[in-house]
Amino acid sequence: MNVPAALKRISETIWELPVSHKEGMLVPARIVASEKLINQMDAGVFEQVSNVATLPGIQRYAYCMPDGHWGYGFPIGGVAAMDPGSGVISPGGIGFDINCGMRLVLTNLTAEQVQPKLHQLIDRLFERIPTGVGCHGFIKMKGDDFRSVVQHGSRWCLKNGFASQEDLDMTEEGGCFPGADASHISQKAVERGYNQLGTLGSGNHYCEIQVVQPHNIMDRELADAFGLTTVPNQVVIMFHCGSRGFGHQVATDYLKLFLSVMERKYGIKIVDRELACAPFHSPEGQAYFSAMKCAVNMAFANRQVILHRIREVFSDLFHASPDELGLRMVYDVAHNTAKLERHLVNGSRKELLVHRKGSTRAFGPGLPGLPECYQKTGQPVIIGGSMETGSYLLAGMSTGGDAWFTTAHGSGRTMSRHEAKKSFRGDKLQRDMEQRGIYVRTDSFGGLAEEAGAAYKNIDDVVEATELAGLSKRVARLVPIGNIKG
DNA sequence: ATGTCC
Repeated sequence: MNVPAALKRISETIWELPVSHKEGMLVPARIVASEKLINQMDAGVFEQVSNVATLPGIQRYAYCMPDGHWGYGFPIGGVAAMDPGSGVISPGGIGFDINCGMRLVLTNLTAEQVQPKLHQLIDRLFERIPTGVGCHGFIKMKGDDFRSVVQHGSRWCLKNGFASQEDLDMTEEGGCFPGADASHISQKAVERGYNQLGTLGSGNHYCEIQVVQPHNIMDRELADAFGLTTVPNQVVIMFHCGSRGFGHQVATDYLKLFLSVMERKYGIKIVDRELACAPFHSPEGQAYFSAMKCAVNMAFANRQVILHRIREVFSDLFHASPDELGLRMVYDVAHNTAKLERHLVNGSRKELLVHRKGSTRAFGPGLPGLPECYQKTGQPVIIGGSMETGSYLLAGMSTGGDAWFTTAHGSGRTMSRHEAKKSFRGDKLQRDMEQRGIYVRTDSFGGLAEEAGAAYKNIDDVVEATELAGLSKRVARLVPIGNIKG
């Protein structure tokens, strides 16, 4: 297999590359995976997670989650916490799609009630939620309005009739990272972003109608607490999208800036230029941190406006108000961010800059920052599988501290987009899926082929590995019946 | 992921 000889098995699901594995490693690199998943792991993951372990200020371990695969600089699935005093911030540790994330919404409808209207429902969602590369939203705004959006995130939505206070409460950080200053974003970023609010985008972004089947509930108590057991075969809505062209431009702008100052001004040498970074406390590092927060807030607002449209569609089709239909949020999680959080390091509580790139915060019970209703359960963690094979709702565990209370974010690709496109045909996939009870609408058949279930790891294996590693507990498996994708 | 190359 591709597994390096230096890889040591620490436990059933923890593997480690020691600091002796590569020159310059400051901490060991750890990979969360079962034996099956470690053997399937993209060889680039071992290389990249070891590279991350060389970054200034990194604490304890460089991590990669079981859904990991090769990415820009850091692996997708990467986790790295830096000492904010001596460490760096790296856009490659956050990703181009800043605050790409997942939102899960309840209904009180049963699959039996939705099934007769499923085609209509998916068609209307496809009509009302713009999808595809370069798609534009329906909210007309000027650059200054957009600057307010990126500074206030979901709070802008609350003020403008697209959100309820409960929606904000059920969003990580209340739907707004404080300290987002629009003076740190370029005009070009504003121009790319201002007409993209309320849009799904392309790639692996989608909105899915799913069913909670009784035999797929793994933890009844947590499923009750998360609202998944209101009716049998309850229908829920899961969607996945981020900060669109805006976040991409923010990442591009600052990667370029960091490459120009990193070595010349700060004397930082890195093993891969894709790990471009700046000292966290430098003017450049702080400017990027603030601009990144703008993109985080844009993505929260984007998902909030999409939720508003989803409520309109359901309300029209089922002739009842969103409240009557029980269209309430379970939670909204970010999986491409860097955040200042307090964690235990060698017995004392310390503030750290936690990079999560294709990995999800998974706070265990009682951790500060969770809404009151999830204090006892731990944080709901939304894991999007492939559109064919299903998704999961998990809960953060109290044993997740070693990985800074972080878990996986999805299935993880086993096949590159290019490879998948060569192996599958989108139109045939659409027909096959419909025969299996999943009605899918798409902007692009090529894009659909890239998202074929066979191009991804087995989601059951991924979530089982996170549970065995003590990071996140399975609550329920969610089965798709309809999907719109970009 | 992305006005899939300024």
